[in-house]
Amino acid sequence: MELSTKYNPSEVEDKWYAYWLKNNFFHSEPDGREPYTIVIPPPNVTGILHMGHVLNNTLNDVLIRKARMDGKNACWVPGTDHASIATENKVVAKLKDMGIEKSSLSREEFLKYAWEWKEEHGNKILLQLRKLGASCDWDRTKFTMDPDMTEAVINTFVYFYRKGLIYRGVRMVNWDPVGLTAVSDEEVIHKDTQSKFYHLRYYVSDGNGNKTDKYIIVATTRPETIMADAAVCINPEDERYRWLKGKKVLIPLIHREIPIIEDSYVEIGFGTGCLKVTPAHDVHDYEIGMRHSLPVIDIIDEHGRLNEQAVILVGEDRFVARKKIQKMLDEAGELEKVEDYTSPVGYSERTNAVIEPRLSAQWFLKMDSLAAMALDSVVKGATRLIPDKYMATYRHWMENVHDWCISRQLWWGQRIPAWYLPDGRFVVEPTAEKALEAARKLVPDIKAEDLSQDEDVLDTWFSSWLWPISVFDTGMPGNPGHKADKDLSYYYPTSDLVTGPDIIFFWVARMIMAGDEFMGKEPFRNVYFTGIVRDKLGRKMSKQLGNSPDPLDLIAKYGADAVRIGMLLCSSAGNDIFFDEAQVEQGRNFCNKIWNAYRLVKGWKVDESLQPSEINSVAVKWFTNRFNQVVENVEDNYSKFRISDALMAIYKLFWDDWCSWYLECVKPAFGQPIDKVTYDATLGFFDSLLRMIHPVMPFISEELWHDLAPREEGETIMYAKSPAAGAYDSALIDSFEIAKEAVNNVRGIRQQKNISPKNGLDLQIKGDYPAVTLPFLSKLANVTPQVCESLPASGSGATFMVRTYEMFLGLSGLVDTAADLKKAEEELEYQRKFLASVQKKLGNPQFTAHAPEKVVAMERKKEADSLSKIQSLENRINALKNNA
RNA sequence: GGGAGCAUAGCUCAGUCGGUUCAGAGCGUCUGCCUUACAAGCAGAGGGUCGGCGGUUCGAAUCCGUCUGCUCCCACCA
Repeated sequence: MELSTKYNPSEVEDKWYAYWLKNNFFHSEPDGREPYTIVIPPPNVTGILHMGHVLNNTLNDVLIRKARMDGKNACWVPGTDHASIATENKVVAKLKDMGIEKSSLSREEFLKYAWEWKEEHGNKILLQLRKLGASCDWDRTKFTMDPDMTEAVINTFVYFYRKGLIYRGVRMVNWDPVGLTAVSDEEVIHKDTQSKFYHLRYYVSDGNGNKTDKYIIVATTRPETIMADAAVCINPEDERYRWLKGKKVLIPLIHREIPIIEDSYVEIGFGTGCLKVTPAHDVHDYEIGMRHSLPVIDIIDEHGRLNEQAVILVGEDRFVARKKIQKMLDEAGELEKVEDYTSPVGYSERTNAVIEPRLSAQWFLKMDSLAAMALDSVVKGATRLIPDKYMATYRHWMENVHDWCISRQLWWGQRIPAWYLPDGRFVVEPTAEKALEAARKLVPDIKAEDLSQDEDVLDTWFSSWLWPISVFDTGMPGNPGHKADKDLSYYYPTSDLVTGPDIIFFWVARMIMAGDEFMGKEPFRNVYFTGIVRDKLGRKMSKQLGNSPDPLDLIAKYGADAVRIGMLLCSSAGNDIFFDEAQVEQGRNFCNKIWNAYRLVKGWKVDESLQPSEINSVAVKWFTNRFNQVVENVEDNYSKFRISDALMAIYKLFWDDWCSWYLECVKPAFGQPIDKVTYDATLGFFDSLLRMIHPVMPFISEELWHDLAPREEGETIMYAKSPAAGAYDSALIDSFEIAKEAVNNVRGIRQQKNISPKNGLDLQIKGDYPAVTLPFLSKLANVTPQVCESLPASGSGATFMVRTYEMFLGLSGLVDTAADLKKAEEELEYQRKFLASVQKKLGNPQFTAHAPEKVVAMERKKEADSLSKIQSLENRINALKNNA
């Protein structure tokens, strides 16, 4: 191996990824082992890799690699989502660039273009994931519009329809009068817009449709919709309008009579307290209308113009009509006043047209029973949400669920399997052939061409909610096509899901519903919610801001392992991620540290005749214990999905314990060999460390693992075992922590007094200091340590304390007595204050009476230690004063 | 407007059951070092009124109330 002082990831990464693929290491088949399954949150097929994907897939890959090394049959199923809205938008935009309008194409022509686009771009993001080291089972790659996946979706629709949970209903949609399509809520941008608040007079009717002299004032921003009014609504508690109850009023200008209704939706304090109810043109009004059985009068056509129903201003654009009607109202004496008003108005993301709420027929799935099951799944703990703070959100969603509108006015997606007869009736069947059969039962002589399939496609989530099932078997139980596939029974339920909390309802909850419904089992045991990746200023990463680095550039610059580390370092569970390239640098530096530690060890010459020195034996003993302790900690963190904590434990173990302490201990003097026993132990440790590192840094660990010892072709660290937690002696480890502190103190004194590390010094330690660490002190601090009954009260040197041990570093001729005296006096003052606080506590009878014995005993020990320290400080100070 | 969450060092975060010399970690900062693995490094140091106020308790970063500031989700008010 080349031993450059810098680790070069680009040379290494492609080599090992190709090796893994060639040996089919990522592929899983059912066998006797325990399965560990993850399904990828399928990225949009049009997507390109962004930092959110990097976060999500790094976590997925860490979990899957860890499980694989734990001996489980790990299977990570990759794939992409057809994302109807996003993809259709992209295809429409591309066609526009080519000079083709979507409206000029037939459905079939458009879909041909869309599939071409998918074939061209659809795999890009999955190829990018490979650069990150993702160990997906690529043989199992799925796409939500694969023919068999589509079949599953269609069958699911038919299944719920037959169960009576899918129905067709009328609903208010966001209508884009320029694009001539409904758009989803996500595609509506609300902007505060300067408009007017029109106060109109609605005269009370005499009962025969004639004006009386009484009127009420209704405030509205949309006077052009008064012709669609179905009622005027007041709050039942509103004293001001008590007299109005049961009366009827006349719509201005057209003088149609409408009832006064009462509904608590109306706020007494807002506007005039009178709300005109226009069910066809406002979402809330529609709901009020439903509650009060009001007629729906639709006066606006698909282009946003008034239609015949409007009676007046027919054919005028809604905004032109607004201006004209203002004048007409004024002339009729029915306009009280006009105020300036700012209110949020929805605009179409695509055409910037003002969205018109419009009623249209949509398909719905009843959610009550499904949501109840899915809530229960989480409440009873069958699926665990991590962190559990998302429990509240989840519960809120499940308890306030609305029926799911599953139809979309798009072409790219699974077309709704409903066929309409000429008479308006319809049949729901999985195929056109079956639809014809079914239709013939209604109309015996009907022909195929008499049937027309519903134009809408299904919401993309209606396919993704099946994902954990359909990737293994596209025929769900209870559905046609179910094969009782061995893959499904082996891999389902999956183990963990890693995803963002923004889709907890859209995706996670619905997958639980589908799992409960079709499998009788939740689709995963744990759901780990990542945060949203933001830049270091806390802004969401977005193309518009240009604040999102291209992950592939980062990988090229720092290496995939470094990018993974950079991502994981700042990703505590459930918190948003503040991404900063500096963290990737830290990851790269860690790679380099590992690389150089390896260079050091591989450069040692071994002398088989050498016996291990005392320091080497001690170091091996200590590191064995320390390693086991950290393994336990890392395992604990993994089990709690505290991945960044697990990484930090590994990082510190390698950098501090291993490099700064262990290797420095056993490192032979320049040109000297090392004994074989210690060398073999060191290589063994390195092997364990690499295996510990592998899930987070797959490439460098594989590279070094192969060089560390002879490996056969086809061997891989991927299938080596995770280091097993072994027994360890906490007291031994702790005594080395004390020794480290002592070493730090000596080094600090050397720096303060400008004494070279090469200058050997005497160190005297008072009390029952653990002798096992003396060689360690000796080598790392370059001192000759000596444990004694009492420290010299005089003599040149520096005293310091490590926990309860007092130490004296001999510094003949190198001491500044005045400075030492000052330091000792400061320390004495601190100790006296500390003692006083402890004694105050102990002097409080309430404390000694109420606090547990253990706590009181601890305080008494603090008191005794402190008294002892004060005594020797006083001795020291006296001695210094006498000398001076 | 409804719901949820957060506030600890310059930054990002741990802090389990209220009690161990508990106020921590990583990064950054400062100081000294190119010491034969690593300057992408080594050694050392400094840094916090645990958002404010009040309460419970022998004891509060931790529990309760309240205020302030921020974030997210839902609805976006005629």
